Amino acid sequence: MKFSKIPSATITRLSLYSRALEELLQEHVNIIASDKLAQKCGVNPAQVRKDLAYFGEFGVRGVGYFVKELLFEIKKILGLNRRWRMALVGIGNLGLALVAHDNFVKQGYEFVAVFDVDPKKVGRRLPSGQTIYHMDELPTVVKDKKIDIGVIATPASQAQATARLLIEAGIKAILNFAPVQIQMPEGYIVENVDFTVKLDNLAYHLTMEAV
Amino acid sequence: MKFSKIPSATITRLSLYSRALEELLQEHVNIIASDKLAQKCGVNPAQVRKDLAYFGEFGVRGVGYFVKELLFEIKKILGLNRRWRMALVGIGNLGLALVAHDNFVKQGYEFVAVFDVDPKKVGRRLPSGQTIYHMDELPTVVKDKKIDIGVIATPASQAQATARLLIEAGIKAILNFAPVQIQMPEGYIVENVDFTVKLDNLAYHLTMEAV
DNA sequence: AAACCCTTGTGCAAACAATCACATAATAAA
DNA sequence: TTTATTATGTGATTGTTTGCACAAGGGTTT
Repeated sequence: MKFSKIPSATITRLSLYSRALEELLQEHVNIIASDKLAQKCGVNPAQVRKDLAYFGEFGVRGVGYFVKELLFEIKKILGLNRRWRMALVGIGNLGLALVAHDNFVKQGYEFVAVFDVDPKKVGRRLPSGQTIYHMDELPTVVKDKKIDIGVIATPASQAQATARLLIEAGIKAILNFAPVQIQMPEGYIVENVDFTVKLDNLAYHLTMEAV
Repeated sequence: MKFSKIPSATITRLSLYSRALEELLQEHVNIIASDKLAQKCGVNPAQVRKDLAYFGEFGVRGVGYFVKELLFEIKKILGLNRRWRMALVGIGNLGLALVAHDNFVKQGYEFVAVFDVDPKKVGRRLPSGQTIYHMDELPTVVKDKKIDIGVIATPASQAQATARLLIEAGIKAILNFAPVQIQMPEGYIVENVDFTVKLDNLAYHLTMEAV
């Protein structure tokens, strides 16, 4: 792409803007100012404008941004103008909750394959439609089904091995729910969803507060 | 506590260090150098030392850090040397997965009350032992059970109202799983666990990569 | 007790990120 | 057509975070 040095925090905020705009669209709001959008997302108005300025001039001076148009542009930037095919590894409580989560589909993400090692689970059909494959089938299934993103919901102890499998099968991006830091080779990305780290943050602040 | 400005990223990393040290302790490793610890957590060695230096001198020059001792100190800093009482609001797929998640308990976090609005769910007993209360009971139950942390797993549309309820009941810290930005009054904290934002990050990077 | 490791703790510089403040441009009113 | 009004886009500024490089100091060996 053109100028590659976009702050990663900007990307995260674009995602928030996109969500806020989606909401505004529902409410039939046509035009929004950086002010209002910023407030909705809990950031500074100048930040909104600067974030957007990295990618172009989407607003009209003296007016604001056209909700529909801006949403379209942001989605294009983030790559949300297409569907993303995901594989889930690990059908525990969390895994089940994830495949059942309808928010993903709404956003263009769908689980097209799910894997586990438990023989009691393999072969079963989930309410959401997917049949559970054994991990051994991962390499071929991932290739056949053209998976874009791997989602790890295994126990921590198996997360790194799972990541390696996914990568060897050609997957470039991983969403990791296991509470470990996964080592990735150059050029591959992992994003961690880490409940306990967030809780620890809360615990820390509560502890400070009290002193 | 000393009011020196601790970067919030430092707190997040302390949480990672704590987890890594816990693992090392299991493996009966007694001493660890900032080098190794950094590698395990995917950060710079100087960063580890600097993070720790905010809170004291825990290492021995020429040697490293005593795993057990450092873990103890970090846990004390984060406030993990006690139990934290949590309330969960919203018993959907995700909520169920969260109460069943044994990692929380291991870390000292426990769900001592769960709430929902669905009359079909209220009164039922969960496998993990909690009885589901109706939301109307939230104010009194939260006070009676001395809840420290509120966890929101409701649909996005109800998240803000839920947060307000929790705050009015005296809760200072919220972990939010709903995909909205929750507005909090001064002095209260919210941490967001946001799957789709993370996925959007992956989608963005995959999209860039391809160009 | 001196010389030699080794790894911590930290001053400083560089990179990165957020915010301010205003010139700029579009629209509407006079 | 001119003026007033409004909100964007952005250069300048301030603030924060990271990483380097090395002095400081504990441990070990001779």
